[in-house]
Order: sequence, then C-alpha cells, then structure tokens
Amino acid sequence: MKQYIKPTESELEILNILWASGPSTVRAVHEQLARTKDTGYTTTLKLMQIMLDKKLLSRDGTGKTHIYTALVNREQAQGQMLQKMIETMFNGSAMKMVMQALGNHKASKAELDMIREYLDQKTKS
Amino acid sequence: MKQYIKPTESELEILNILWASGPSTVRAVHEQLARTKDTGYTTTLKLMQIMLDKKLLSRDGTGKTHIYTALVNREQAQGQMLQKMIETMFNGSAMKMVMQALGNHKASKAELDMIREYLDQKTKS
DNA sequence: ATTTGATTACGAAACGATTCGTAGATCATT
DNA sequence: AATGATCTACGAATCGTTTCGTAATCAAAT
Repeated sequence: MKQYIKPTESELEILNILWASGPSTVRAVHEQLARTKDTGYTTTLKLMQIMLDKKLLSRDGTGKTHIYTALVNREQAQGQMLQKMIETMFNGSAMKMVMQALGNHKASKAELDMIREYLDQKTKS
Repeated sequence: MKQYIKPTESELEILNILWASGPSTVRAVHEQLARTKDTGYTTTLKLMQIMLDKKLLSRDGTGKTHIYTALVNREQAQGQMLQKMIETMFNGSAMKMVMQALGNHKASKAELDMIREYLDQKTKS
C-alpha cells in the first residue's frame, strides 16, 4: 500500500535542505535552518527524530553523530502535493492551476518560451 | 497592511463550498461537507465561528439562522497559496512547477492546446 | 582517569486545530 | 403559553505539531 506523503510545514523545510544538500547531520541541517528561522538546536533534532519515526528520513547511527537521509523522493513529494492542490483548489484541472500560476507570477519571456517548447515536445510524443 | 491568507485544511474545505455556492447557512455548508466527511454539525458551526473571528468569513445575523459569506477572494487565495508553493517547493520558479504539474498530470491534448493559446496571448501583450 | 564539548534521548509544556456535548435562545405550531 | 424543532454559544477534551530544558552518552584532549 502506497503511503501518502503529508509533511508538515517544518518537516518540509527540513526535507528541502536534505534534498538540496544530501545526507547531513542534524547540526548541518540546523545551521541552514537557523539562517531563516529562529529555532533551537534540540528542536531541529527532535523534529528529525520524529521524521525518522514517520519514515520520512533514515539515519546512519554508526559513530557519535548520526547522518540523516531523506527517504522520500523530491519529485514524488512535489507531484503529490501539486496533485492535491489541483484537486482541492482547482477542481481537478491542472490547466486552471497553470494559468493562475502564470497569470500571477508574471513570468519572463524566456520562461514562457521554455514552457512552450516543453508543450510542443509533450504534444509530439 | 495586507494580511496573508493561510486557511487550514478544514477551513479551505468550507471556503471552497462558500466560493461555489455563495453565501450560505451553516446547515447548507455542513450538508455539503458531510457528503465527503464524517463530521458533526456543531463542529462545522464552531469552525465557521472561528473563521468569522479570523475575518475569513462575515455573517448576517438578522433572524435566527445566520448567513455566512466568504470574505476572502477565491483567486487571491489561490494565487497566494500557489506563490507559497512555488517559493518553498520549486525554488521560486513558476516554470518548474508548471512543468512538474503537466508532467505528472498527463493533461489532455485539448488542455495543452488551451495552455499554448494562453501563452501566445500572454507573450503578445 | 577526568574534564570539556558536542551529541542524542526523552519528557513535558505550549500551542493551534478539531471535535463534540450541553445549555440557552429563537421560532413556528398547537 | 407550552411543545418541539432548530439554531447559536460556549467550554472542554483530544490530538498533532512545535518547542525546549535536562539528563545521559560519547569522543577527544588533557
């Protein structure tokens, strides 16, 4: 049975760091986190321990300092969260969401071109 | 000062109903909610009262049964939530998100065409 | 071996969201 | 005006998340 990935806000912040940096110690994660967030070290530690419990992370406990690794795939998590948003906010229509995103965000011409190219490629196959 | 809209999961469900149905009584909202969710009437009531408190809703209290109205605009809420997702999950790139959405969702050819048309229009202006 | 510094483990407080029971208010019917 | 049905108000319990203090553990340096 496939589990749905539903990280909390804080968990997502940690996942993002691990996705970007790869397997890391608590301290490394905490230092990144502390750049944008005022939080204590043991808070980060506890969060990561809970995420271990929830199978969002794994860890290598050889030696004193443990090394944590994200167990969930970035693309998969992104996809699931997007899918959910599309369903609950955009009536299941990816198109509506895309348009809203592009409309709001005032994408650059280069970005628009890239999307167009991507669409072309997708239509062909 | 502009407030950020950060409805919870449950609040979003209620907002969606009000956006779709327009101003409604608690009972009307609850009946829709109860179709997909097993919840009590007073729970819905309490939630809507809290949302009133948070200024997510307004209400007309003339007469016995109150009529609630969404105070937040649908498009605005969607936009903000998308923006946040883009920032936290897609490194600020709307394009990345759009591609991920399209890639995952397997949009129909018709949908793709509509998006392309939209892009063209957007490029022109 | 002892001290020092950093790490992990753990419990508990604080907080917000959610749920629901119960009481009180209101209205229509009789 | 009493009954019954429906609604609102409110407090409290529960639950999950987040936070942090403190103790235990470990490793390196003295």
